[in-house]
Amino acid sequence: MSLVDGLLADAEAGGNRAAPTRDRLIRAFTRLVQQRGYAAVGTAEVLKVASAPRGSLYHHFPTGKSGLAVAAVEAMAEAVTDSLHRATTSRRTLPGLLRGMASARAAWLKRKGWSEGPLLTVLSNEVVPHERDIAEALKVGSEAINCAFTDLFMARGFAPDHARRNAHMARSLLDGAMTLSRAARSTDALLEAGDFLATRLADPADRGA
Amino acid sequence: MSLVDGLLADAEAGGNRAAPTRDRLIRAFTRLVQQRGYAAVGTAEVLKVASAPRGSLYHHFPTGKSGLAVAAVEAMAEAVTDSLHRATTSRRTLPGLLRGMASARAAWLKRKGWSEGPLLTVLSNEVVPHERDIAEALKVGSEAINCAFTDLFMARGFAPDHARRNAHMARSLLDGAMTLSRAARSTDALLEAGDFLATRLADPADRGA
DNA sequence: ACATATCTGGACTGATCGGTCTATTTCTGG
DNA sequence: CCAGAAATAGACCGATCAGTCCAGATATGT
Repeated sequence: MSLVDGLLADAEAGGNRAAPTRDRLIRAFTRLVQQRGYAAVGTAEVLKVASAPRGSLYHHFPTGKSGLAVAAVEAMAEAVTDSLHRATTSRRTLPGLLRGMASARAAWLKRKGWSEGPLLTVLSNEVVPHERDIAEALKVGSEAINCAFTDLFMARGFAPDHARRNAHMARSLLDGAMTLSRAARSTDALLEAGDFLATRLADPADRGA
Repeated sequence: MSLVDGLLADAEAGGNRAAPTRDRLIRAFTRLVQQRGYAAVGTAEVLKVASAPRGSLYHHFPTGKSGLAVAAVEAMAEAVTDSLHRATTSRRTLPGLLRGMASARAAWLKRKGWSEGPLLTVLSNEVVPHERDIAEALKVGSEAINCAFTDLFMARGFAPDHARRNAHMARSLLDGAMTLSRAARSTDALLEAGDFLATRLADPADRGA
């Protein structure tokens, strides 16, 4: 189960020599930023982890670090929406899916020793006004994920308005619970959130418009 | 209304010359970190905003930047718990309080042009494993806020277990909604969260153990 | 085989980083 | 009024930052 963040960030960035340089750079950057944040990650370290020379970075991403960030955000947003679409077309029930998302995130955090957060969340909390490109990529990516989440609720019988609202609540709750889980270094917040989502937000008796 | 983050971060760090240097440093640091994140804020800029010389920083905070971060987290946690205690002893209803928190945060974000996030959230998303002091301060501060939030629910008639769970959900939801609001540069997520909290989480008919 | 475009490799640069150090000024108790 | 502590002031340091530049290697089309 890899709902969200796992996909890209989990591939061993350094080891996957077969992947093209551009992808290795995105993977390495994603993982490092998830661990330490945008500003704290130096290009030298990304290069080292990705086993790429400096020239390659500025060849594939002429705008440098910020261009790499934009590409990473786009790749992550696509991975997340793909995963949500797969969930939508699956046979699993909504409560089961939501609980699964929460526990998958909890397992992921624990496995990483609480040292990584979700890329979009991490970047959203340190994006500066003058980094327009990254801010815009975050906005677009975040909206795409919101839509995919809303589709999931609608496919499970929720009326459009209600689906959108509940999807936003689910996103906010999962996201906030991850931050709190990281701070507390405990999966409690996430597991409670999963429980809440499954029993209170996805309640089949409450789908009305 | 200054529930959370506002208190310290709102005082004009540069202008408040009467405040002692140590406080000016904490205020300037808090505001800058909320805007750009820990790693992106240089000591030189903090010094400039606080109108303090370099020597003063290392006099008041011998461990430097990280010591300043610890002090800022502690100050913020105290401001937040104080505010929650005041809410607890007020006469306002729980739904009213929760909706007020959400809309106060929304107004704050909007006023800042979506350029600042909550200190603890920002730091939680970029704290590194080897910055133990900051991670520990975040853990302690976050737990204190959780307790204050739980007290609020208990004082409004919720059974302890239920109060704790709902308090955690409220925290997660508010926190996540702030991050999403920042990414989307829209108060929608927060206002919807306020609505949800008031009508679904604080429902007086649902206080049971 | 050759010419052209794509990509890799890495030395180099000016700016800025957090932190150290010492001199001076300001506060405070006797 | 003075001695010692507390706080301020800023020059200075090695390390590291993102980004530039170009030479060389590799792939591609003909």
